[in-house]
Amino acid sequence: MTPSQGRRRLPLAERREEILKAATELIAASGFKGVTLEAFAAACGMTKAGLLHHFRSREELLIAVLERRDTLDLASVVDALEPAPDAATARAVMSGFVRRNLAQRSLVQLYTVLSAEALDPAHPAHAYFQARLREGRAMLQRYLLAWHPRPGEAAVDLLAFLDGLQLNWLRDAGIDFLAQWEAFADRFFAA
Amino acid sequence: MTPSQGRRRLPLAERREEILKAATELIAASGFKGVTLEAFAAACGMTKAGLLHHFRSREELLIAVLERRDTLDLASVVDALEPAPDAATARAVMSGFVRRNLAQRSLVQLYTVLSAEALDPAHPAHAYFQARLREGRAMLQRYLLAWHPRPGEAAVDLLAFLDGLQLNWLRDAGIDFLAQWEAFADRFFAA
DNA sequence: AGCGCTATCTACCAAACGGTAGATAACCTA
DNA sequence: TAGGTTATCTACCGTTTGGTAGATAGCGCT
Repeated sequence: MTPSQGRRRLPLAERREEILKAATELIAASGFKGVTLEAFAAACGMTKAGLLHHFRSREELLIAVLERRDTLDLASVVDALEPAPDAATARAVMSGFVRRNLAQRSLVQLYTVLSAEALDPAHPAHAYFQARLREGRAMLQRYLLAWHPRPGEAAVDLLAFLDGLQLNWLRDAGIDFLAQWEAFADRFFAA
Repeated sequence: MTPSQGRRRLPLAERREEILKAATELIAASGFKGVTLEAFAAACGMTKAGLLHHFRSREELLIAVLERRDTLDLASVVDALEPAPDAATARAVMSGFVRRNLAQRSLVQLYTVLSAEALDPAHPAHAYFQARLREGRAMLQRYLLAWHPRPGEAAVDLLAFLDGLQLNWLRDAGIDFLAQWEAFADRFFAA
């Protein structure tokens, strides 16, 4: 166990945040199954045992990572949604969403990798993702209800395209995410 | 190691096929990282050592699974591509592709789960997927070149939508994959 | 300065992992 | 029916894994 010398002691909240940030990066790169407790710990310059003082198990760490991303990400959207939105504002909100994702590649990859991994019903985050994505679609559908002729199908369309574009962008960084999105949105929000 | 009694002996090719089929199902359900050698073996009623007689390592098994899917899947498309196709035949080929995927959920899930897992450069199938998907896009682009104003962007669009739709369909089987595809294709092939 | 709290470490464990070596038994052929 | 081939098994090894127990050291408070 490496950090024999130079013990770094941090206040609880600070260390927790550091761990979660590092864990997010690692999971994004290699999936949850692909990262060991020791790897999580080493990324913060500490040992397994040290990490387990903050999170009682590896699985509890995963859940904390997901909850953190939720609070970070969802909060910034919800407030813009309060007045029943028309097509133009709906598009603006979605574009903002896309732009923010573009700047946070590792978070996008975290969600992509993890949500694919969690297709397995035995995965610790399976239920989380099932609920999360269902809510997401319902919320989007409410957006579209006011003006789109087929809000149900349209919601699936839009989310499918975004998910797929994200996936392909992660595979090939040469793809111009923003341009592809805007072109799609031109068609989508013209209906 | 369970199967102490009732040893089942099969000819080489037959057993190989049985193993690959079972491994495909397992990887589709839990990803490659999520399945152990013993689990692969147990699914065919044999032991680790028995399986390793056919595939020298766990990683070699993964590669064999991917190659098998390629030969099974690609062969049926390539022959329809020979005469430079117009929009209508291109759409027909893609629709056939979608229909076949619909009937083979586990293969779709195999590719989805595995290609997300393989975003990690350290994954044994990383190079495979990178090459495979690049080729796929190039091939599609050749299809579109004859009639579409922006074949490059259109190819990304189409593949992103299909990937994303697959992903969402795997998450929620209630989605009508075929209907969503046809609606998208109506718009796409009208351009 | 000294005391207490607790964040962190060292050392360890049992289970699970991928893989190897050598024994055993099922099938084919003569 | 005997013998050889080889698909499969039993038994084992070294490593890695998630997690625990108890020692140690950094910080805040008086």
